[in-house]
Amino acid sequence: MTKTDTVLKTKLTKNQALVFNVLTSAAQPLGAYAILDELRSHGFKAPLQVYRALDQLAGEGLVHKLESLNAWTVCCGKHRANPPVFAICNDCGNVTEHFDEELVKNLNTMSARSGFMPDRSVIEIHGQCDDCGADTKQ
Amino acid sequence: MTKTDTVLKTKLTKNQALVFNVLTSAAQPLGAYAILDELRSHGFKAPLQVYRALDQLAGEGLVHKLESLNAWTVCCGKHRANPPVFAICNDCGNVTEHFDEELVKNLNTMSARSGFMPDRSVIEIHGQCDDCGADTKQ
DNA sequence: GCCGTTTATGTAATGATATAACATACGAAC
DNA sequence: GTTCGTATGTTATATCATTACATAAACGGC
Repeated sequence: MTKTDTVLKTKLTKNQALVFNVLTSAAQPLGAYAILDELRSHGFKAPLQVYRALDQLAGEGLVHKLESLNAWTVCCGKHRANPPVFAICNDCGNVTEHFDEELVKNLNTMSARSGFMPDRSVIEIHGQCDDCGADTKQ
Repeated sequence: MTKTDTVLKTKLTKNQALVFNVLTSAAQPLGAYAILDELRSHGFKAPLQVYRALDQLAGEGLVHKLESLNAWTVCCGKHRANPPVFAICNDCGNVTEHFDEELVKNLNTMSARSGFMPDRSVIEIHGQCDDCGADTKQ
């Protein structure tokens, strides 16, 4: 039994598991309606079925919403309570998730300067990934 | 003649100026359709009139889109080429724009580690602003 | 000036994303 | 097995954004 199986069997409802599996199988982030289409064969008929599962999964930290793409992706599982940083390639659309402790410190320091108490951070960097950069250099 | 007037008269078209003025007068970020409603009295009838102006203004760096709110706000004008950081209060909805050189450095360092070339950064921190924090402490 | 090109604007239709409201089913606690 | 909370189903609608095409205004070359 894999770690994912354990998570699925012990914590997720049927719809949550279906949505989570679609996202896990996807090469890139998916929109809610793309997920819906994937799951029509499993009986999904309405966007709300997807949105409910996504909201719950996101609440548990298993998936993230990419706000600047209106799309959703599984969490890499490596950043614990720290805010994720996403690098989004303009060319190939690949998205990678990162985490940097220094960055978090900076955000906190900056917030403290104005008395702001951070709760949720959205950090999404658009640019060109290594692979696509190499392609254009040839 | 104020600096804003100069900008408006020398660079902006009629619709761009109307949209820019609405955003400048607003206490908080506005959605495109809220801007449209404000401008119906000036003859605006379709969302595209707003979106075209917003896209052009954003291209010139005069306004920013808040991706996690689907809303738009005027640029504070203080961050030059550096990516803006937005602090968004969950309670009062106020949004403040910041800039931190250390943060930008860290983002660049982090990007470089994976060979990623940053182009546009979306950094939006949700939390509680100083005023609202003070309110709940009383 | 006049003409052609570019840029800005107008308008209708549609696409894409997300939520409200209410009905039904299912499972655990007692 | 009844009650109650949670999950799910379903319809309708709200909200955000773009496509496609038509019209008009601005600007430069001649």
